Amino acid sequence: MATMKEVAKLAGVSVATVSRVLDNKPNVSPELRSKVLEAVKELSYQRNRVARSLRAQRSRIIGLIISDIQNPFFTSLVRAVEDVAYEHQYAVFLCNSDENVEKETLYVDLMCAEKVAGVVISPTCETDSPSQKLIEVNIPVVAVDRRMLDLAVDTVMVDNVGAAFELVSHLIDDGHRHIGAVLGTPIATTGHERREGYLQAMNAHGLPILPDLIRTGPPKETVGYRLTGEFLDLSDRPTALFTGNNLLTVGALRAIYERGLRIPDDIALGAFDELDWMSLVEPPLTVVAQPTYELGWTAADLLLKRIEDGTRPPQEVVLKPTILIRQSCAHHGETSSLGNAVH
Amino acid sequence: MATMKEVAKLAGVSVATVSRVLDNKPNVSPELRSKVLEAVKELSYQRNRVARSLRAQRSRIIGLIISDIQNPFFTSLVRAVEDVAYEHQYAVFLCNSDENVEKETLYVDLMCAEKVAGVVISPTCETDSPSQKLIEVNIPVVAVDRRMLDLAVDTVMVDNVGAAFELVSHLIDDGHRHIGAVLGTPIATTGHERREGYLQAMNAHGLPILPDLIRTGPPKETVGYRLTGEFLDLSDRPTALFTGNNLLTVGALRAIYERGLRIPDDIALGAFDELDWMSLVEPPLTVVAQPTYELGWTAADLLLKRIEDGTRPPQEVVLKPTILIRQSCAHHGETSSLGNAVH
DNA sequence: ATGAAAGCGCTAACAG
DNA sequence: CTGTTAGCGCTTTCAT
Repeated sequence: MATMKEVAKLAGVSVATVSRVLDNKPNVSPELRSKVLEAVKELSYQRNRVARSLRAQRSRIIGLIISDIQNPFFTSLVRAVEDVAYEHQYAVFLCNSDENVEKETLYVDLMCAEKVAGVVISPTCETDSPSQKLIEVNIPVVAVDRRMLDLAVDTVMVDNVGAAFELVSHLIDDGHRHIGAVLGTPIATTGHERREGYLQAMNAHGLPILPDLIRTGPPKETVGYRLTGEFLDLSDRPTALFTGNNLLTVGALRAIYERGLRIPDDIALGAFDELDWMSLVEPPLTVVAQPTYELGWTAADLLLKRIEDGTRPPQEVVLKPTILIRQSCAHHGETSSLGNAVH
Repeated sequence: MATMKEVAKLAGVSVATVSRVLDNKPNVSPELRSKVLEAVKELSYQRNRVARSLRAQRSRIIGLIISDIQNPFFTSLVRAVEDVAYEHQYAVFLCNSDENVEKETLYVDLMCAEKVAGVVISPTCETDSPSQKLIEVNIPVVAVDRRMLDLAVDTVMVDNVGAAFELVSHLIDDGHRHIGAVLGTPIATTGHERREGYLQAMNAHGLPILPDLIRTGPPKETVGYRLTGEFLDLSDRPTALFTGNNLLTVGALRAIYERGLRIPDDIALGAFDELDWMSLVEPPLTVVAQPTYELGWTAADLLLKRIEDGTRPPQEVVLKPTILIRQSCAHHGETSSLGNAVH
């Protein structure tokens, strides 16, 4: 591939002039400009982004650290970040941390070593985050989906407390008093905020909080399966379940189906996170649908703004999820209609 | 962040020695080695990957160009590529081409400008691929899911013809003679190979090929919806449908549900590509499940091998998909049992 | 075994 | 308006 030097030679100018033309700087005579452009075309010259990055001490790359691209929650979030990045000629590094602090640390180090322009991260933990280092070396960070309590960074979240409150309230309005909660560990923001929403809803309706009805664990399918199983095998089984994220929900469904129980007759279900198929299963599930694309888009947008102006004060953006009431949470005691509910 | 020069100074050696130690080169005395290591630790020094890349004319980055990360088919393929990359200390650029040659070209240019070590690509077109340029500038390429006919590159695919043949044969064995095919455009490998499988199956069973029963278009949900609609509105409607990929299938389902038709009684369905929920809907769908993770893993593995040894002859790996027979393709004329089919 | 120095391709400060 | 030049941080000859 041609270098700038070769372009300069062919155009009969200095490399400085070539650089100026490519940057669209004003102080270049029209003649030289067109000569340079011609040479660029002739050699199909492309600037070496690695050299530019070294020189600038910063590469035109955005790091994106999420727990797992295989989790559908992240898939459109990632798409959004890429769309924004593409729009601004940034490339994006995709990194799966697997909710693992060591892996997250390694990726943070990689981001530093690659001198990325900024990183969007869904942090594994709320405190002592590896992202600390990014701040230290002056790489802008925006947290998405989860907070980092001890770091002052831009943050994009949904109103977890409010959405959980509404969902659980809906269950209560449907006549349920005995509602089990299958939640992610409170180490992550989403875990404890959704728990908080559950607690507030129970309190607001004068229902007792039974510690036995709140079970938490790492947000994985296997955990949802296990915790739900515990609930279902209780002599005094809850009449409804609130599951705290999509993975936990899938595990919960497995546990319920496996016991041959019917939703919502044997046990009602209200879940956090919407997946494509949740409206296609029988019965369709009542869920909190998060605006995942907007989450990613907003985060990337905020990051780019901060890259351009590091002095703006950190901002917290809270997006509103949508509650989709479907058949999985029909009135307690009633029987839901069967039939093909696919749309 | 500390530089190598600072480490050298602190350790009282030259930068060359530091570099040697970091590379674990043999010709360094134990004393100097430990001094260097100490200095590295003291300064928590990390090598600047950008500088290394410039020097090496090659960055430790793998480019991954797919059509859309939001398409579940790619999600675990991407995960696999990342897993392999991570294992070997490579970072990965994720690029969505949207089946758009211009966008693909832009991304190819980006890969060149960033001097990536290699790229895994699911090419938009079989010929005149933008990837040509990668070959020219000597960046190793491996094609995944689709072929590039005019480029000699490593390729990882599934046996599309065979799988389509088996699936359509199954439909025929179930008593269907009048089988409509909703396929991706034959520009992409998967499109025409699956078409080929359909043709072979019809031929092998002595059934006539009716041009009217084969409809193709870009592999998008809207297209699946439209083409299926055309089939359903035919006076002589097919008794079964073969859909050529997951997006087309979703569109087909929409068209079928919208008309209030029942699967498989009114129309049977056999689909290419498996999605999580396809076993959860009513009725569960008969599908060809592709080994997506293995596809990505194999591609990344092949790429790494080629990066290390550019002389090995290009290789084609063909993986075998699995056919999952479920209720959406019951015998023609029979009525499937209803009931909750979720597992 | 170790160090000095050239140079990867680019930008920007400086001189003219 | 244009060119010369000094690095950015690293690896790698080439001397010693």
